[in-house]
Amino acid sequence: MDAGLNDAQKLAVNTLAGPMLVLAGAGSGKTRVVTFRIANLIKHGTKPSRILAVTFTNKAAQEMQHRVAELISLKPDERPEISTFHSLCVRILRRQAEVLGYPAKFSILDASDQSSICRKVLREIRMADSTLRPRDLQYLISHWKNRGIRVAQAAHIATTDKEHIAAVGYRRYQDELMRCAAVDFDDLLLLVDDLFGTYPDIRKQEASRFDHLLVDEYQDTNGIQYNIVRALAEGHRNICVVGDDDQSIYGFRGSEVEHILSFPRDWSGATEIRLEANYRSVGSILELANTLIAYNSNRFDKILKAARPGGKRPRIEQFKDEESEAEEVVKSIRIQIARGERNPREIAILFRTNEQPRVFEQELRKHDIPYVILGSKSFFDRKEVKDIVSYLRVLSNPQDEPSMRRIVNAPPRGISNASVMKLIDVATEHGVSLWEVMLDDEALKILAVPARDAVRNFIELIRRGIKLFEERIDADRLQQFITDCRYEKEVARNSNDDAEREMRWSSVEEVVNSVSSFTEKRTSPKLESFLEEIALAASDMEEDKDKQLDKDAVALLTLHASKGLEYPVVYMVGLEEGILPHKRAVAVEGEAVNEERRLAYVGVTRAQDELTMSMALTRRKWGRVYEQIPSRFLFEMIGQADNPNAYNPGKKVRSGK
DNA sequence: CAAAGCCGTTTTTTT
DNA sequence: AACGGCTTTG
Repeated sequence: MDAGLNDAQKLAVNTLAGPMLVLAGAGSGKTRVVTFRIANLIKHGTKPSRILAVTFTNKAAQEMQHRVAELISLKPDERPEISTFHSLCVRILRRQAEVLGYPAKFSILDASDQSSICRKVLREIRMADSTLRPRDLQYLISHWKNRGIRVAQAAHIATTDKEHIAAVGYRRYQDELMRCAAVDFDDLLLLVDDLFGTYPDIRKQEASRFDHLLVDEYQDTNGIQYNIVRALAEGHRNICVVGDDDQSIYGFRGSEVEHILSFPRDWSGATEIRLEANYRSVGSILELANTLIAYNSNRFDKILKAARPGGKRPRIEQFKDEESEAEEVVKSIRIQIARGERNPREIAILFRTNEQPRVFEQELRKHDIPYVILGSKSFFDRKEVKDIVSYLRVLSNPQDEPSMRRIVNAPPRGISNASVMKLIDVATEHGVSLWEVMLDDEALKILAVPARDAVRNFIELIRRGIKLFEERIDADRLQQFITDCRYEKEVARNSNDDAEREMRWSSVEEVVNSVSSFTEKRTSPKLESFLEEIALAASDMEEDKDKQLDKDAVALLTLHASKGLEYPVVYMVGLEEGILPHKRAVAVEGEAVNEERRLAYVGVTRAQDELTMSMALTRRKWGRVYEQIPSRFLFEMIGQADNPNAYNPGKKVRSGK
């Protein structure tokens, strides 16, 4: 089972009982170790279904599923449970919905729904001269939730005026969610934490489903996830966490490196294993990475050793503006492809923010180089897609007000925004949903007669839809419903010409396609599970994304999205102060900049053979030109910056033992 | 009630 | 520069 593994890896794969911390450096074969370990557990008699492996992304979960299945043959009904924190929690919530007193059908809100609720909340509690913006409120609520701060505690914690108003807003926000029978992303975890805290039997019941727990990317756990992990594992103590403190890059959503750093204290007698051999990058690239990360102090002191010493020296390039940066990078890519040295799929362009890929995209398109933008949710950002999904969400849960508002008059059917607002006011006042007010003939009297009739017709439309999807969802039914809605009118209304109309209509067709691929996967395709999949795995729904990857294309992705991936040739672009490190991180200094450094580290360690880092001396933003200076990380990497840790590595650095 | 036009905001990263 | 919300106009 452990053929081809090094000693540290063998130990990680073969020590099967008790708590274990695997500190897996970048490119150390972590995924292999994890999958071998799962396979090994099964081989030694653990029933697959008694193993729970938790990952952070759906992609990672799928990959793990796949690779375990390659290692060991499994009966279809006897598979280890490998899922993300969020789908794990949704499953727990569905099982325990009764206890929670939650409606069986709740909507999972996305970020834009959240911001529209925040906007509404702020309008209602608008205080004189408050500078709190909807986005601030949304951010603060999420910030609190990620740190386990509930409504009641928020008021105590608040210190500034803004925070006090936000605490009031938080309460109203939760009321709104209740009224809409909805939860947001953070709630999924928070509710499970509540559930375990309030009902110890349920915690035991859920924990007893498994004998082994594995957590991947443990450095990214936030406080709530940490609680959940503990709650599930404290009985059997067979907990294996795998991670790299140097790759902790999700501080903004509450992840704390502390969790992985304190694992040996949290779980006494934990086996600690370090995987420091790097099989991914050549020595020259790894040297840069090691030099860079040594500037961080709060970390396990480990140094990656290259299994492939030597290698081409990484390049650092300066360009006059972001356009020539894109031109030159693409030119260099073009040459390598033209010479047959590289296939497009071997090349990746990494960037910090989502506005950066624009120029590169244009340039790649200009030269007919195939490319994929990974991790962008653009498909679900398209208006048509959002509309159709909103219709489906309303059919599943008519209380879902954000979705209802989106589609109630798309296409125009005589229910004006003013009318909707009137109804929402009534609904809010009585603490009921918009849908319930619509159903109330008495309440409808505040509307003019034509609007009243329009609402009644709309109700009939929704009722027909609910009936249609009651039993299952499939492409035919969706098509039928779209026709019933006369959605083609909406598409036509938003299009200036035939070409645009066809473009927009093809988005609608893509939703239908994704439904049909969903029905193929499931034995009983329920509308609710379809919506759940969309909410939790938005990016996976794009079947064509995998297809495009197969299609052999240059990958464009953010540094965050690049974690866990590797490419022979990597271009890291926009290495400028203000971008990487991002200016908002620089503004607060300290740990925020350290996190940016880890982000740069993640980028560098994605490269297998060749790495090019580039920057632009000027950059245009909102139509204005700004001077840029090279990122401090560039200076650090090439040894042109003072490194307090380099001279005295033992001082603040924790040794793992 | 619907369409057109104006104003103000936005951009850090994501499940 | 681009989008969404709000106001005005038809």
